[in-house]
Amino acid sequence: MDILIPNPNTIDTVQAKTRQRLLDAAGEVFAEQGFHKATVREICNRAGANVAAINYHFRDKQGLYTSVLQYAHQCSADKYPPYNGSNARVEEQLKLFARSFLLRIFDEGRPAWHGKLMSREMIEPTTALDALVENNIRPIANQLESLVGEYLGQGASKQLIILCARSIVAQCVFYHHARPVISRLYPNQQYNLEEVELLADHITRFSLGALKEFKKQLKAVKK
Amino acid sequence: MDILIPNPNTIDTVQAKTRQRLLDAAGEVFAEQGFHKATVREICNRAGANVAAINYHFRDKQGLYTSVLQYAHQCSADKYPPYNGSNARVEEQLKLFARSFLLRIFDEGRPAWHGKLMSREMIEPTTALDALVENNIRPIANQLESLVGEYLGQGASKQLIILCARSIVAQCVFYHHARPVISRLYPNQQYNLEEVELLADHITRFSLGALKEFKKQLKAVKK
DNA sequence: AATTGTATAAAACGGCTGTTTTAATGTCAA
DNA sequence: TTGACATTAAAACAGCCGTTTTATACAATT
Repeated sequence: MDILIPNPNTIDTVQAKTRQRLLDAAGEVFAEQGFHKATVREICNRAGANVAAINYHFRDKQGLYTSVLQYAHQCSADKYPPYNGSNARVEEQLKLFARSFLLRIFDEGRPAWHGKLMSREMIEPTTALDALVENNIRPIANQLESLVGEYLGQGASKQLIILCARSIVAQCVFYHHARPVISRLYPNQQYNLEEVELLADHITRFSLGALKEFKKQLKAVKK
Repeated sequence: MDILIPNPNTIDTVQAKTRQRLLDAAGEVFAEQGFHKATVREICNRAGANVAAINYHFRDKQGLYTSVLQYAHQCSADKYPPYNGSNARVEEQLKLFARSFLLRIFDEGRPAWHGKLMSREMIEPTTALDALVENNIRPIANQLESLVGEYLGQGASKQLIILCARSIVAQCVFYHHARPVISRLYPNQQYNLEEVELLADHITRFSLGALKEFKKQLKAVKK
C-alpha cells in the first residue's frame, strides 16, 4: 500500500473541496440515474472520496440529494438571474422572464442537472421538493403573479392572476418537459440561442395578447 | 369455479388471470413508485401472487415493466378515443380539446398509469416512444394545428400555427407534469370535475384571446 | 508537547433486492 | 388411474445497498 504524503499546499484545498466534489459528482449521477438508481458508491467514486464521506458531510443519501437539488437550483439561478428589469415596462419584464426561463431549460452545462432533477421530482417527488418549492419556486411565482396583476389592474381577481401566471409558465416549461416529443414531431426544431429568442418572443406575444383580452373584458364588466 | 366461457384451453385462461392481476398491480406500483423503487414483492403482494410469479410469467422485472407500458397504453386508448367535434365552431372545439386533455390528466383510474409512465419516457426515452408519437400524438397535434390554422385564417404562417398550438397544449399538460409543484404552491387546488371545467374554460379564454390578437395583427399586416 | 476537533480511510454490518431452486398442487390426455 | 404438463408456493440464495464502526492522519489550540 502506498502512503502518499500530500503536498502541504494542497491539503487545505483538497479537504475543503471534498464536499464540493461530492455535490458535483452527485449532481451528475442523480441527473443521469435518478435518486433510487444512483448509488452512493458511484457518487463517491466519481468524486474521488470514501464511501463514508457522504454520511459524514450530508448525514445520509437523502441529505446529499436535498443539498444537490438546492445547489443545482442555485447554479441555475446564478447563471440566469430571473430578470433585472424592475424598472422596465411590464411587457419587457414578461419577455425577460420567458427568455430567462428558456435559457435555463436549454442550457447544456452544469445547470442542466437542474432541469433533469426537477423532472424527476415531478415524477417521484421527494421530501426535498417541499424545501425547494418554498425557498426557490414560490418567490419566482409571486414575482410573476405580481407582474400579471400589475398588468391586469385592480379588477382582476386573485384566481385569474394565478391562472394567467400558470399559463405563461406552462408555455416555458413545455419546451423542457416535452422535448423528446417535440423533437420527434418536428425534427427540424433547433435549440440554440436564436431559437430561444424566437420562442421567448412568441410566448410573450401570445401571453400579452391573452392578457390584453382579459383586461378588455374586465373593463367592460366594470362599466 | 365456474367456467362460463366454453374455452377449451382452460390452462391459458388460468394463466391469463394471474398474468392480468400482475399487470394491474404492477401498473399501480410502477406509476406510484417508479421502476427502481417499486419492488417485485409489493407487486406480487397486491396481485395476491407468489414472488416467483413475475419471473415465471414475464421472465424478469424489466419484462414486466415493458408489458405494463404496452398494457397501459392500450387502456388509455380504449377509454379516450380520439375526439371528433368537427361540426362545432372553432371556439367550441378548442374548449372540447382542452377539456378532453385535462380529463385524461386528472383521471385517477387505470389510464393514470399511462401519464406517469409517459413522463418517465420523457426523461429516458425508449424505442417505444417513437411509435407512440407517430401513432397517437401526431394525429392529435395535426388536429389542433388545423384548428388553429382555421381560426387564424390564410395569413398565418405554418410556424406561427405550430407555435400557437404548442402554447395551447402546454397549458393543458402543465397541470400534469407540474402537479407536485402546483399542489405545494396552492394547497387548496382541487382536482375534480368542476375544476377541470374551470381550467378548460380559462385555457380556452386565454388562448382565444391570444389567437384573436394574432389575427388582428395579421389583418393589419395584410392591409 | 499535549489535546482537541475535523476529515478521510478501510472494513464490516444488517437489511433488502431480484432471482432461482425445489417441492407441491392442480389439470387434462391416454 | 397414471403420466405429463402447467402453475403456484415456500424457502433460500447471492449480491448489492446505505450506513456504521473503528482507526488513523492532520491542523489548530492550549
